[in-house]
Amino acid sequence: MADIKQEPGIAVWRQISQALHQDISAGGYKPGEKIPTEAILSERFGVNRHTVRRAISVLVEQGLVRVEQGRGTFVAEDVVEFVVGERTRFTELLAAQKRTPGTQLIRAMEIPAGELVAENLKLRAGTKVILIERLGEADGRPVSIGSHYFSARRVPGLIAAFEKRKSITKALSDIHISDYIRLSTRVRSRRATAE
Amino acid sequence: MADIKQEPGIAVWRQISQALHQDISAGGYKPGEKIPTEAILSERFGVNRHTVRRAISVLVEQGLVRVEQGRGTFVAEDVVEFVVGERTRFTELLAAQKRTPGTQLIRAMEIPAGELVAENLKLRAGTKVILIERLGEADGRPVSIGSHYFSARRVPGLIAAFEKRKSITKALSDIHISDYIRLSTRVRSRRATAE
DNA sequence: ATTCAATATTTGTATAGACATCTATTTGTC
DNA sequence: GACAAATAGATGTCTATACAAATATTGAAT
Repeated sequence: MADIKQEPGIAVWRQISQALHQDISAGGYKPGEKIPTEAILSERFGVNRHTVRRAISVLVEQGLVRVEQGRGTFVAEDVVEFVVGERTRFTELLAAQKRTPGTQLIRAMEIPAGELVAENLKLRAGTKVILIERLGEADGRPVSIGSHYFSARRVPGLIAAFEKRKSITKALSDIHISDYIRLSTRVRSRRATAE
Repeated sequence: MADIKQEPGIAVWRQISQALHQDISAGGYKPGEKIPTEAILSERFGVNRHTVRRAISVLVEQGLVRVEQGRGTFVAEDVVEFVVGERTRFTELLAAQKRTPGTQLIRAMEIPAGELVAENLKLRAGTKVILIERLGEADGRPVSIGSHYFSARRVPGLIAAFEKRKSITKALSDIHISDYIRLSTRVRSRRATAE
């Protein structure tokens, strides 16, 4: 484990965050595994517990770890196994049949996850999720209304972006959401380019 | 300004964050304008400065405000442009990496339209609609769960396939992936013309 | 052995203080 | 007035302490 120094221009909590990030990426802590407690880490790095918390909060934002009060902090699972019903053999990707549709945002809000939603998204019930209701139309006539639940943790800032854009452009697309996913996982590189 | 209470289950910093969010959204602070300093806010809310900082950090994450060391905290004025710019960039990145998100069908059923659904689809309540629940994933991780209501009458191919057998196989046009790309380009060009 | 209550562990919140870093303003000197 | 230094104002970091809240563990009673 790399030593943490006070001197350089990089804040200590950033260094710790990077160190933990590296440990996780290097496989030191495996997906689903519990990483040391805040107390242990703070002692190991020779810093205050809050400094460790600050560092961990970054990893949470990046979706690298998941914190559960009273239990500990765990490395996020990269591989997710669905539990789909037994008779869902019809599950298959659907062929695209192009129309001339558009989508209209009805509303977007952040709410705690219900039981069904949480189960399907592999989240704990009560976790913040983003609900987006859209109206799909083809040839100017509404044909579908859809409710999408997104894990708030995995698409941070999504709802704010939607609210801001609602007044300007009513059309929006889900491809942007996947962009947000990439954005959250590529925070490091984005920071590099920004600087 | 709403009073901040300690008692309820909502943390104080959340309440402050919401209060500030509301103030900004309501136009109390205009885009680009400087909001009160941490010292003033902490005194005004009767809390410690760190609690205010915690609240503000949320707004920063949401992209609602921008903090500049030594100067102050300002309401974001370039939210739309920034978000769109970031996203278009990542759209290209996404296309380059061919990391198209996939969707999986959870279940599909035909039900009478509820009131809200009927209103949005401009149908009479009770009209048969088709409910499709899908799970969207990116990089193998589930990120969204969506419920789509299709007007049975307006998507004849769908209802035909659905009634032919109980399970949905194909014939459902998953308009999303392909059309979303088109939408994203529309947004992009729109932005270009706007400027 | 099971169950339930008490205890310990672990993360969450809030406070307080000290100093650093960056920016803006004022002051002093020329 | 122009310029530089000193000062003040504002955010950033780190430490320290004390509880609160959620979870896990222990241990005794049945």
